[in-house]
Order: sequence, then structure tokens, then C-alpha cells
Amino acid sequence: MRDVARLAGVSVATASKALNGQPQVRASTRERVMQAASQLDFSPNTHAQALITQRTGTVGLLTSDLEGRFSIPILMGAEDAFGTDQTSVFLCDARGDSIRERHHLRALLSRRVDGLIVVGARPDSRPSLGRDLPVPVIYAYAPSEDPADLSLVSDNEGGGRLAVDHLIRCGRRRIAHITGDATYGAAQDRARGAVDRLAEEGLEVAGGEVWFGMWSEAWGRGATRMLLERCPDVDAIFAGSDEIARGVVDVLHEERLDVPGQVAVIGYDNWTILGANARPPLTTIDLNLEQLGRVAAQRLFAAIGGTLGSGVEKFPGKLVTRESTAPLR
Amino acid sequence: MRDVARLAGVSVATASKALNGQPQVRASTRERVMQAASQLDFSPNTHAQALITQRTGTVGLLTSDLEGRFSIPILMGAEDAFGTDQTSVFLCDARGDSIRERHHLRALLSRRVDGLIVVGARPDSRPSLGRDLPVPVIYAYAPSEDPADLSLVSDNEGGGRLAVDHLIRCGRRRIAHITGDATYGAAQDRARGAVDRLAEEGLEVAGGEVWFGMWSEAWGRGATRMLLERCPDVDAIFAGSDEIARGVVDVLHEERLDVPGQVAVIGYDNWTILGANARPPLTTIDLNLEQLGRVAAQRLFAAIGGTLGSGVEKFPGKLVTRESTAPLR
DNA sequence: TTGTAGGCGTTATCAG
DNA sequence: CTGATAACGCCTACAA
Repeated sequence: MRDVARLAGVSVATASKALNGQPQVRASTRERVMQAASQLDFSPNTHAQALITQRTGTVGLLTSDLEGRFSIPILMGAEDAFGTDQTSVFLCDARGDSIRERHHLRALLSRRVDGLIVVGARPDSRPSLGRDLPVPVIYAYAPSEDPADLSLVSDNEGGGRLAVDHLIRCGRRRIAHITGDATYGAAQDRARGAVDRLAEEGLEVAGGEVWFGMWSEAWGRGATRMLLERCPDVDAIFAGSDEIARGVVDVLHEERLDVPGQVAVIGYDNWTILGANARPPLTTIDLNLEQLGRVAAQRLFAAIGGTLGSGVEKFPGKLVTRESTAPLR
Repeated sequence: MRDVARLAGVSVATASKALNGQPQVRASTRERVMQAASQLDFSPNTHAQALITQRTGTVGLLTSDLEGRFSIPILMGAEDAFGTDQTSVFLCDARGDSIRERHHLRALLSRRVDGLIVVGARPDSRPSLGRDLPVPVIYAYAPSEDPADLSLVSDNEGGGRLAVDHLIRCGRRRIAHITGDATYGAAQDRARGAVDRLAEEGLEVAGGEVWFGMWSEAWGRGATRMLLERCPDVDAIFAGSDEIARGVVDVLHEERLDVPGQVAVIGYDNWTILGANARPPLTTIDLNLEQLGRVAAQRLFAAIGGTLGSGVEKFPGKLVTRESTAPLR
């Protein structure tokens, strides 16, 4: 910056003020400084700035979600809420290892990040990073076990309702639910939402039970076969994930059942690579993770000075309509 | 650090030396300082360190690969080559927008990253960031257009050979190749590798041509139907991506052809969610992106002082055997 | 409106 | 072996 100042014929202090848009500098002076800066391709050293202002304009995103399936949308939401030139994000993957997580945490604190977003590997509650960290922390996707922390999660119960509601609007009455691992809170919540919505309509889940199993295509296939045996006249299947839904439509095809003519299918997650390529493309519930990321960023930003609040905030999912559902003729 | 020094009863300078493992400090003194530090939960301010050492221990990963399909493995490779506590990575997604890319670049330079890894959206060459950046830059996955830059890419021609070689070893002779968009260099390279390897065996590609089309399941299905019509006795299909491979096995099923009993199928990319869930699970070529990331990190590290070299380095893919290929009985 | 001076938290260079 | 002291690059009272 010394060079810029010299080139503009002012002192370093004035150059700084000019560059930072402080009002107490003559327009012509500012102009000269700006010119000099761009001529020298000057870019301020953020570390020096951080030292003075105690703000780094960086945020840590600590994830355990190997494939980046959930972290990436959250990252992107956060990125555009912060604004490209305001805040940069450190992405760290702990790979499900709590030792590694502590390491990353130390590193991030050493780098004096202004805040932390923690994204768990699965949508169940996870251990808190602790109460007395020097920066605000937001848990996204997977809530913290500690109710004193602030967590932002997707509303799975609402999503389940949404899915079933859509199927009902399509005129379906014999609606089954095939979903993943019963030990996942998300599976339970989605199922509860689905069952509740059915009950409001005076309906029970087709096949007499929710089919819990695994988050895989293979389970989607197996469960569908069992379901068809027990309940051959099912007219809609709500799958707990897009993977499962892929398995479901696969078997429906094998059985020469038309989708959505005879059986409508709806997935969950909006994992585009799976859903949009399916035959037919899958209607699904989008988790709205970008929004989660955006809100996380806003909350973090707002909390820089003050405090963060606590508890678990739920965000509604979003129905994405493709061709695997349609009104009955 | 002042507090640490005080608590240990030494000067700030000595505390610094003790903490940084400098030899010129008595063991007992070091011990006291370390204790004080951990007692106060001290973590050094990296910005102050950066200011003085001119090294930040950060790297920018600039990507345009929305879904993180390619960036994430590269990031992970880089992360573990750097070592968790040595270097942190800024992940920036330019979303295919060159304006946004410039913004991110400015921000990263302002943050004085020690180096840059650029990951393109598709495996064809992309514009260079420029020759006179103040930090070393490595292009990964997608090479730079400027031969003066250093690029690390996956060897698609070799991958094509690898795939066909495997099919030949399985005793297949009538081998077809269905792949994606012909405007992709990767598609051309993989095809060339495949055709060459076939030629070495005195074979031609089954169906008389390589089927270029799109990187989608739908194209995989369509092309397979056409192929079967023209060449019903095909005994192996090399798909240019796992997506395409999914479409291929789908239609083979429809036609009651056993995979791999009658037709072996091999994909490309090792996109686990697609390949491992397929029926049967897909043999495929892994791009080895983690290795790319690791090597990028090492080169960057080595280049901090000196210079980087230039040109395009190719990395071999890796055969991942699952159940969609097997020797002919 | 502009310039001077002090300091942010470290490390490095010297003297002791 | 330890401790002053001067940077590193910038911001910000305060003085001119």
C-alpha cells in the first residue's frame, strides 16, 4: 500500500481511507488513489486487516459428509448469502472421525474464523462441539445434541406430509411407504408425517405397515416385491429416498405396472442424478439445503456482534414434480 | 501469547521459540511454556504468523463443478497430502461464470493463499488464469489452454484401453462402445483408447461404430436398443460413463439378456451411488481423483519456494471390478 | 482534508 | 539459553 500511496502522492493513511470508502477524503484524491491501486494491481492483505479489525471474513464449514451430498448445497447457499467478496469458506471434512474433527476445529480457531457451520453425516443429532467456543457455531442438517446450540434442520415430518398430500391430490387412496433404516430419526419423522396425513384422510398405510429397511436401491426392490404380494392393488408408493425410489420403479417395471398410470411413485432428497434420470423422472421432495445454508450464513453474520439463540429450527421441504406422479384418469 | 509468557514466567520471545520447537531453549522452560499454553487454551493467531513469515498455510480450490462430483475427491486428496494441521483449503465455486471466477480469484489473492488448484467443470481444456499470478497454480481434471501452465489430468485414453483390455481378458470379442457427447475430448480419448486396444487384438468395435450421444441414462438406453438391433450378438459393452452404463444394463434386462452371463458391461467414473447400486453392481474405471488431488498438493508444496514446471501430466485410471463383468464360461 | 503515530499478535535478529 | 526490539501490512484516533 506504501507504493500505492506514493504513486498517488498521498500518505499511507489517506490511501487507506480512500480505498475503504471513508467519507473524509476529497473525491479527486480518492480517484487518484483508486487509479494507483488498480494500476499496481494492489490487493489489501487480509491478514493485516484481520489483525486490526479482529474480523477475518472467513467461515469454517466442518462436515462429515464424505460425498459432499449435503455439504455442497449448504456451502453454496452460504456462499451466496455471504457474497463472494465478503467471506470465504474453509471446507474441512472430518470423515466421521472425531479426532480429525478436533484437529480441524483447532486449525479453524487458530485461523480466527468468524463463525462455524457444522454439517453432520446423517440427519440425526450429533455431539456438540462444546459451549464455550470463541465463535458462533451453527449446526446444519444434523442438529446438535445440546439444546443450547442453534441447529437448522430439514422438516422431515412436514416432508412426509407433503409427499402423501401430493399423492392424495393425485387421487391415490392405497398409499404405501417404503423407507430406510428405522434407526434414523429422519426415517421415523418422514413416516410419522406420512401416516398422520393419511389418517386425516381416514386412510391407513397400504400393506398395513411402513416398510423400514435400508437406504438402498436393493431394499427398494425387495420391499416393493413384498408389498405387491401383500397388496397388489397399491396405487401409490412414497419412497423414503430417491435411491429407494429407483429400486421401486425398477420392480414396478418388471411387473409390467405403469408408472404413474397404475402406481404413482414419489421419492425424497431430490438427488438429481438419480431422480432426473429415472424412467420416468421422479417426483420428489427437495430438502431445500441451499436455503439452510443461506439462513445459516445470515444467522452467523447477525451473530458476529451479539448472540445466536438456540434450539432447533426446521425448514420445510419443497415438492419437485416430475413424471412419476400424475392424477388418476 | 503475552498471557502464556507471563504464566510461564518468560518473555514473549522465549515463549514463541518454545512453542515453535526452536532448539535454543532449555527443556524445562519449554515444558513450562507448553503447560501454560495448554492451560490457557492458547492457539496462535495465524494472521500474525502469516504477516511475518509470508506464508499463510492456505490454498484456494477454485472449481466450476457444481455438484462437487469431481472437486470433492480432489479436495480430499489434497487435504490429506497437506496434513490437517498444516494447510486449510478455501473452496470456491465459480458456477461456470467467469466473472464470478475473477471475483473469487481476487479474494483468494487478497487472502494471500500459498497456491491455487483449479478444477474445471468438464475434462476439456479451459482458459488459463493468466501467467503472472503471484502464486503457483495447478489445473486439475481440466487442463489449462496455456501449455505454460501445469495441468494434472486423468488419462482417458489409457482408461479406454484399460476397460477394453478387461473385457478381452474376460473372453469377450464382440465389444461395443456407447459414450457421451462427441464434443468432449474425454469421450474422444476414451474411444480412441478402446479402439486401439481392440485393433491390437485384431478386432473392430461391435456395431461398426462408436456410439456418441449424451452423458445420460436415456442415451444409454436408446443406444443400446439401436446396438442390439444392428448387432444382436454383442457380448460386451463399454459405456463411457456410469450413467450411460445404467441405461445400458436397464435395456439389457428388458431384453432378457443376462449381465454378465451374455453381455458384460463396464462403466466409467466410479460414481458409487450409481455403480454400486446397479443390478448387477457395475465394474467401472475409477478416475483416481484423490491421487490427482494428492499430487497437486505435493507439487504446490514443492513449488512454494521455486517454480512449478509446466505441461500436462496424465494419471492412469484404475479398474474397479464388480459384478457386471465376468469371464465367459 | 490530510498526515503522524501507535498498535494488532507474531517471529527474527541481535545483545546479553 | 533468554530477552529486548524491530518488523510484517494495515487501520484509526488524533493532530495539523
